[in-house]
Amino acid sequence: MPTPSFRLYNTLTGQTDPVEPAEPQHLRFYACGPTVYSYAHIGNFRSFVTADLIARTAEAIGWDVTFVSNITDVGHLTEDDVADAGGEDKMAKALRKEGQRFANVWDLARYFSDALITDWRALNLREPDVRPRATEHMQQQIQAVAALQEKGIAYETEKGVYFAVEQFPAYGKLSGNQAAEALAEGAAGQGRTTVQDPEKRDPRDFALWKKDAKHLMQWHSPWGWGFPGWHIECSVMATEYLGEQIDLHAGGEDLIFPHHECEIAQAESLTGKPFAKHWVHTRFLQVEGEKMSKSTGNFFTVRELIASEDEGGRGISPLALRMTLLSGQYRKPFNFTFDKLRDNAHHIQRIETVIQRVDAALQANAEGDDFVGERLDGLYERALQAMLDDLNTPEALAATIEGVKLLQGVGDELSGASAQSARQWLDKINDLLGIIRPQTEGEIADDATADPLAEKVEALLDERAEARASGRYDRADEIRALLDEMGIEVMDSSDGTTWRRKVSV
RNA sequence: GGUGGCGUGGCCGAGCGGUUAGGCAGAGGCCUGCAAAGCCUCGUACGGCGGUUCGAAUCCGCCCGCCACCUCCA
Repeated sequence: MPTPSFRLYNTLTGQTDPVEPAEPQHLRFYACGPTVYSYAHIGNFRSFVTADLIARTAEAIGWDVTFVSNITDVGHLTEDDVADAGGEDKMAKALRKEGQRFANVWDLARYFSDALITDWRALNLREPDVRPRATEHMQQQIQAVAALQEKGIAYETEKGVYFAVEQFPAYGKLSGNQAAEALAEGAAGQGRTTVQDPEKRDPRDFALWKKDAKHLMQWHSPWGWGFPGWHIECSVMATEYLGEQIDLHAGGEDLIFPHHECEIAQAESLTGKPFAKHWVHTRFLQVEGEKMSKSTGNFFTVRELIASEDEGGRGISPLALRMTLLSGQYRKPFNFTFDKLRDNAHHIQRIETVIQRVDAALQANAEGDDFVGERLDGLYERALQAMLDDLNTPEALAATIEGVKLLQGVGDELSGASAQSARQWLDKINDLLGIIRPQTEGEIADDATADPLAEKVEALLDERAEARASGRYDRADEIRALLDEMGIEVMDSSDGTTWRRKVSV
């Protein structure tokens, strides 16, 4: 079969380009991870989902994938994107906020990076092949800064080491931010109060190393005690695990400038070669029509959405959350709403029903032709083509829902052969989109039987069945109302009554 | 001010020059003791004004509106 073309919008070229790995059929890419000073929120995860989908789509067309996604566990400064890196340390700030909960910033970083990984798995995100931590690559960062200094591209001042943007004429090629004046004005126009380093040669110059012997996380360097600039870690870790030239680099749209612009400047100055060929950026999401930001507090962590209600969460199925995130294409503005979450929770519930039917049909293995395979193949192909076209998740989801409805419509009439096809289709769709089965075992499939309420519910249903059989419908409806209050949905059919938990969004 | 993105039916959301996207909500019907679930049927929209074309949601121009980045943040 001809090699399918995987097209993604490339911020660098401003157009949708085919992804062309340096080594054919082997995609090597890097996705910027979060700074672990709090629980990751749904906005973080929108961009991690994009990276996950890139990996899944590449794998779906038979490519090998080497995927690296970092954890930033160095306490960078709240305003360190400004060249001078003023402001307050993010981790130190978090530590103060968390009070006695953590003994120090290291513990805090460890706790939240563990939490990140837990949430990552809950959302069915593919594990990166390497998940490097900034603190574990300090030598390499120091060496990179020293190398830049040797080349005359970086210079030292009282306060730190800076990258001389003047030495890198291509600076601005990713973001379009070319003019030094504009940059300086932009900052000033926003009423910046950051203390500028008077020794800085150019307002565009950014910090590679900050001298600070009082910083909570500090390392020894040729420039004394201090800590690295924010941008250098990604250049260094990407290069370390993927080579000097990588196929693709992804992140949130806010990273275009300055983070990725600076990464390019550093990496390309060091190697003299183009750093990443393809740059992919995920648009920020909004919540109920408003910008999600920490300052206004209208943001949701994955954790609080998926934790059970007993644990103070909202009990939302991780798959429903994932599907909601997929319901908008990564490059378009996305308005996260609870309406959407509810819709998608229903879809997930329907998928679960279909899975149960298919499993039952596989067991029964009834005679008969495969009368769904061909149509399902077509629907998978449609979903795959959609994903290959700049991760068109809404279209892929539409094809998936059509397939689910097809299987649902066939109902209990599935032949063994049809069930086989259905199972294969579900597995393939799951590999591609990750919305069919949870990665962690047994969370959904056994839900009904493992439910702590099961015994009580069954008892009530038995009583209701008796009431119905003897025509005491008042009592039957009373029981149904009771179950409804317990969050249980009752479904009568010709071959018995089934139940499930209601979607609780 | 600079840079980039977006405006589709009640809502969400595909569409890349000419055949019904799909979903949610809603309406009617089937099923049901009644519900729920499920199934069937029903929607002709494309910010505005010009232009190109036999034909435009789809291409071009202008205008209007929304959003993001250029502070923290994916």
